[in-house]
Amino acid sequence: MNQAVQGREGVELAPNRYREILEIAARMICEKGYEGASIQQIAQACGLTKAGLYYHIQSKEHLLVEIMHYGMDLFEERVLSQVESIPDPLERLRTAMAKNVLMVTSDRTKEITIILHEHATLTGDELDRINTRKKRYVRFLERSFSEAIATGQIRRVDPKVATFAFLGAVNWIYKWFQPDGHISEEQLVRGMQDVFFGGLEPRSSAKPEGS
Amino acid sequence: MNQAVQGREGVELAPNRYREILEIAARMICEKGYEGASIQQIAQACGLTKAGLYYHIQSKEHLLVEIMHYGMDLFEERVLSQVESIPDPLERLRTAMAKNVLMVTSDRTKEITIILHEHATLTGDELDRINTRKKRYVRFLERSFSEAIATGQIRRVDPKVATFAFLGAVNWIYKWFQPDGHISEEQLVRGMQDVFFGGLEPRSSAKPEGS
DNA sequence: GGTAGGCTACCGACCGATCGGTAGGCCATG
DNA sequence: CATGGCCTACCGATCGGTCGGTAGCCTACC
Repeated sequence: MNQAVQGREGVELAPNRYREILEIAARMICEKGYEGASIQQIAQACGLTKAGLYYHIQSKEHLLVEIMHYGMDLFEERVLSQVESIPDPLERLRTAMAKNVLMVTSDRTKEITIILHEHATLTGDELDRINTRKKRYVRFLERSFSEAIATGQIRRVDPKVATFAFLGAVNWIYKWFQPDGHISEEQLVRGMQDVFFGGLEPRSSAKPEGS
Repeated sequence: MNQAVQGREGVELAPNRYREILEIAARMICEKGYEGASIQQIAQACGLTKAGLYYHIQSKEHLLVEIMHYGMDLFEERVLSQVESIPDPLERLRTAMAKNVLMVTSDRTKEITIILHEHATLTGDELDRINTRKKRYVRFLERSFSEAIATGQIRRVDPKVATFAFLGAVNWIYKWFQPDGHISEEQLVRGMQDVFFGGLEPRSSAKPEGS
């Protein structure tokens, strides 16, 4: 059960196999939900029997845990760490939104969809651990909103509510977005930034928004 | 199997029993998810055996269908029909947001949470039917945004993106809101309206920042 | 260089429990 | 005595998980 991945850094094949299993399992769980996807089906999709799959994983629950942490790894690598150091708070928020949107729309990251959808599936310590990682991002957004208010770049709004409005607008995308639909990824990124940060009230100072 | 509810409008007792079952089943499915809540557990929560429950329902899937349609009934009654006739498009949207938020936060409406969470559980015709009802609301919002743009009350934004940002900000609430948490329902309603419709950019018309 | 030992990656068979669903009977009320 | 509302008892299928066993490969030792 995943001892190979604990090995030295020279080893490459075994961890790849494990990651491949995580990827396939993520696809299944993403399609059918955690409870809806059976170990049987996941094993079959991996080209294994149930017993063969259990050589690699501890339990179904732990499989979900690993998928979620892998998803959080990806998110922190591609979003959080990319924007944390941006000095300007508003630009930081706008960039975070762009990268966050792409994380949800890009169909390569099923793990993100699982994290978003299965928010109440885990329990106890494992749930706490995932939530702790999520909260890091939430607090990052809250701090950035507070900063942007302090610099006068945005209006005085409740940073907590603004954060959850931001997260809702962006994360909800997984529920309705279709990669081959009427709205493209780029269009969505620009549109979301425009609606959220551009505001809805008409500008008194005429500023041509059209492009 | 639910013949009673098909009866004439005069009958009252049987439909009440049926609605009670829907309510209890909704609570269970809301807590454990559709796949996670078994017919056994739902029956027990109703004070029935499994066979006893099956006297009232057709199947587990049809039970979910009925819960969702009941939820849509509630939503259309308490939100859509309440705001549709508001002449001013911006006020219409603000009121829709307020009522929509309360629909999600009010813990009485587990059916709404189920509709939001189990967006991909149903398949085929039943999914289509639910989605058709959902789309009525989506199109209502789109039209209202378009109208508000036409009247010049809000900036020229993409009505589709604005609609999904609205829906995301509001519907995402079910994932994080705690009725006894730091944020009250009223605070959330005002905060969301403020962030979404008040905009984030500072007003050029000098408005004192401190308060 | 043959072979013994050990290790990785896997399988078939099986476990008890539970799944959604049903057949047929029982009992109270009208 | 008929029906509504519910029960006991059961169905086949599947659930998550484990068992002993083994094919193939690598390494060590004689």
